[in-house]
Amino acid sequence: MIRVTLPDGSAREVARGTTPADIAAAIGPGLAKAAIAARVDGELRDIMRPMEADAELALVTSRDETDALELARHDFAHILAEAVQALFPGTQITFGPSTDDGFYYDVMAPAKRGPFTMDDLPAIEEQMRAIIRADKPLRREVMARDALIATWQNAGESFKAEWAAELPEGEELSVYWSGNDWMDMCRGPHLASTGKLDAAAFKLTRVAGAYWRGDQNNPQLSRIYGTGWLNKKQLDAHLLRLEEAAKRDHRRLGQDMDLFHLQQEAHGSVFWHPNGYLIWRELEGYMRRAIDGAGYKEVKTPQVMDARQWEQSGHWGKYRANMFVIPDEVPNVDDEGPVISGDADWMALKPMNCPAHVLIFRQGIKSYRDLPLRIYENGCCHRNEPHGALHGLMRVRQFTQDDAHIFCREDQIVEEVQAFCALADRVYKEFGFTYSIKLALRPDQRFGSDADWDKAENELRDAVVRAGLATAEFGWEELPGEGAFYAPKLEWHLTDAIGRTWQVGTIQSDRVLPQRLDASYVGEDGARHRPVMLHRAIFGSYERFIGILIEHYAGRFPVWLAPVQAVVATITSEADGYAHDVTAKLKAAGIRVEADTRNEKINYKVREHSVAKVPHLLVVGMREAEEGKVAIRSLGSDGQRIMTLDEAIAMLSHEATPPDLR
RNA sequence: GCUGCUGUAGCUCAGUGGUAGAGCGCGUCAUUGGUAAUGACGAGGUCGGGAGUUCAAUCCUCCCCAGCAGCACCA
Repeated sequence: MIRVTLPDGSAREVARGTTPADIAAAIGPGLAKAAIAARVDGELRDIMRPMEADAELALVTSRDETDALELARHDFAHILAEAVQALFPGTQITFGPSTDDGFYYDVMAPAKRGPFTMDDLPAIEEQMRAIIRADKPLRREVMARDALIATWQNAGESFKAEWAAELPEGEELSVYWSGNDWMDMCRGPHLASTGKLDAAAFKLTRVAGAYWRGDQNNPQLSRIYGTGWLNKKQLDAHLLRLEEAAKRDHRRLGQDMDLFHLQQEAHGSVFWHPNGYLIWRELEGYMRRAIDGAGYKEVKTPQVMDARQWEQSGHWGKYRANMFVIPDEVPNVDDEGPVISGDADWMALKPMNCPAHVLIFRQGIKSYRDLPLRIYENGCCHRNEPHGALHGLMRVRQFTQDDAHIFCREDQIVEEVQAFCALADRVYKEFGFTYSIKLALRPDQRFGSDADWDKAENELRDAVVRAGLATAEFGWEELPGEGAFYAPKLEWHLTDAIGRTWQVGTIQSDRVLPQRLDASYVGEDGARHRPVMLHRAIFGSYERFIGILIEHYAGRFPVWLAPVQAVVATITSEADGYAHDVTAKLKAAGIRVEADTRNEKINYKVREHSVAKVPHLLVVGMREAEEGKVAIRSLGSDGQRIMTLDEAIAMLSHEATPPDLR
């Protein structure tokens, strides 16, 4: 007999080999029906898996949504693989986990067939539904490793065989049978049968290439993605959320609102239109005030530097493939012969600002009294990114960072990092973001000694602990292997208005570059010392941050950032004169305002400026003209407010004031 | 860079082996209207680029470029 303790503290003596399903049935028929899995000593298990020892048991039902979704998605993934193999014999399976909103499975299509495409998805979905309707039992079986490898080899499943062969020798591995005709190697757990899934609660969404084991050098598989839920209602709600997110897409809004465009002649670089650049200018002004107030000095450094400079910094060796290089010579102007000789010295567009800032630091002799020296630049950088990586404003080839480097003594690091935490906190809150902070630790390939890495990681950790931000509430987490090659990184991950996260801000504590570029200062003792260099950014890049803001606000910018803050719209042409007076007065008060005196009905104007997301529409007809008033209709509300022109100016001026100046 | 898909008017898209169409937008005219689309008329495209097949290519084939979805990458 074994002793099973239930969550309410009660205990039962049952025979060894009893399943959680048996216990659920013993408790009551309702629970027996509702239970889909079990937590045995905290571990999620199959409901049909016999219990072998004393344990704490909690039965899992669909009301335990996190567990239930995880189980359902994992099962959907298996059923997807089974369906693909049923429809396309010769397909090899590899593996398929659950994801945040569903599942995927990586498969290798039969050689003669070629990769799967979207056109294959409807048939696969139908086959999956058939498997669910068949209510096939999902049965766990333990196999010896060698027997399993042989099974995979006999079945022509070379990927599975490779995987199994790398698991520890002699280990017993679990497989799951779907009915008696399909099997996959899996740690589990699974639902008791395929019929426990809702056949209407999933949808295959796309198919794409993915490398076997995530390695570019390996064969590329077909990854079939699906979204999976507990019922159709949840699925529909999810699909609706996707639609809503698509409506916020910064690429679509950027076009609709005439903010910027991209075109193939300069792919990966942004053409900012007047409306978009107004947002940029506001952000630039905001950031300048912030860094001026925090004791930074702004600089501007060269766009092109000699390749030798990049060799010395280490970037030439490691990142040359992503740098734009330029021959330092006059192009051939003869009609014959190549434009470039090929034996000129190389220069490169700067991919980052750090070395240039070190060169500024190195001018003259620095004393410990000069530290911390905080050098800021709106630094325009170019990186030749892999073409498949480019994405709207989010990943571009030319971008401008709000980049600064703080040169300081070792004993100033924690204080500087803490001050940066405070600055970043203020900025993100003023834009309405919440955030979490993560610490990215040393990567496998890195410069610098382990002792320096220990120090650097501890300093960053310390600073966040002292700032009181290293708590679960702030999403504190350490990410092994994610740091840069020269320094660990603190990363700020913003959460936007619809719950998505974006990594933007960072601060990195670097002892490598000051050494490679020979930066030093004279200490109190009269000797030369190496400063530590803190690399830091809050927006990350203006391009990407504006892209995030567009999606965060869904294009409805707060007034201070809105390209057009107000439109004065006339009802009849008789009010044109008054409308121009109002517009002039608002302009004089610093409001970005336009007059709309076109020969259109007011309905048309209201609709057009609402669609354009103008925060305030000032409607004027003869009534307003005679009384010296305006009727204000604000974006997002249906009603109008009648007020005097002076009141309107006061209100708009207040709203148009950046948050740091209020 | 890899896999798949896509590229037709300013935008969103339809369409065909015999050199093209809609809606919105744009222009002109009429209309002067009170809070999410007034009506009529009109202009606008060598169908991403190049080569090939064909009597004939926007449509078929090949190459290139860009975009999209993922993967890989992201100092």
